[in-house]
Amino acid sequence: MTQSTTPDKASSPDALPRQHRQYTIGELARMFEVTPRTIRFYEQEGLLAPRREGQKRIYREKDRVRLKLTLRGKRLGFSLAEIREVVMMYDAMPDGNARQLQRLLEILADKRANLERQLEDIRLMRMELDDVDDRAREVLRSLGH
Amino acid sequence: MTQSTTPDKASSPDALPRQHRQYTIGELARMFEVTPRTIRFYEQEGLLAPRREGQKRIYREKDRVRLKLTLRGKRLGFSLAEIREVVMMYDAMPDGNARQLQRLLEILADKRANLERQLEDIRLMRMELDDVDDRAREVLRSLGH
DNA sequence: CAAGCACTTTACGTTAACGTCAACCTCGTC
DNA sequence: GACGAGGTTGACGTTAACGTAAAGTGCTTG
Repeated sequence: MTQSTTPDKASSPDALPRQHRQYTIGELARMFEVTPRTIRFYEQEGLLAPRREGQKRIYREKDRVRLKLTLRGKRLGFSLAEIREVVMMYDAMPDGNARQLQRLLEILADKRANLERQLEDIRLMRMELDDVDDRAREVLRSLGH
Repeated sequence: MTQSTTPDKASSPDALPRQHRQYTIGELARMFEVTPRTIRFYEQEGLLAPRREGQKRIYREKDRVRLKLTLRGKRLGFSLAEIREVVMMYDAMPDGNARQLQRLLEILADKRANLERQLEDIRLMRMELDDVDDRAREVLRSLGH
């Protein structure tokens, strides 16, 4: 989590219909402000599976969405393994057996519990930030001006 | 983030007045379900500064609160360095000069922006979990109950 | 007093998530 | 045909956040 207050460089990841576009690794990298290395790494970890055109990787809508979800998961502190767990099961769903699906439901419940906890954490953290903020301003004011 | 749906073992970190208690490293560790090693590591990283009684570390209320805040920060994906940044500046506040305080305010704003972003991420993530959940149940049903 | 338990320091090991080369293709173009 | 801008595969390096094992200290308890 080294993201500073960066507003939004590069051609923002979500824009218009976007239809059936294809992307090179560099394009995707700029869109999401990550390095190509990162994207290749995610592929190696089983989170992406772009098609090839000769040697080059060709990314399509599906891949872009996956990358987006992956990065969102990361911002929420999920590990790549956890993210893959959901993403892969999601793909395996259509022909999944009952046990697999039950397992998926469990995982989902777990993630959701996690999110709820984070919401509470955010609430508390906010209050503390407010508190510190108040004190800091107070001291500043008492410092003349 | 390997926390499962663990309800709350050990003597929960927050209970009553708690007044002026002191804690050993082991007690604190059980309270928050971390290892003593973790607590020592946080100290080494400048996040805690317990007093000593001979060789042993003695933790007081202040330390317990700090540990609590630290772990909360971690659950939100902050690095120990980021957490220290705020915690230490908070302590240096009373006699802080204007520049330091301004810097602190900036950092706070940054963290807050981060939290807001996470709120949005959680919202989106929730929707997606709901979606996957729905589909899974659908498939399950179509599998002959 | 030996045993056990909780604590201590020191130091090396481990895992995740990339960064950083090096060495190589493959275009379009000057 | 040299060249620069992208792309590719290794393979090794790095950082954060601990884990783990070794070896020692100090109390209290049978």
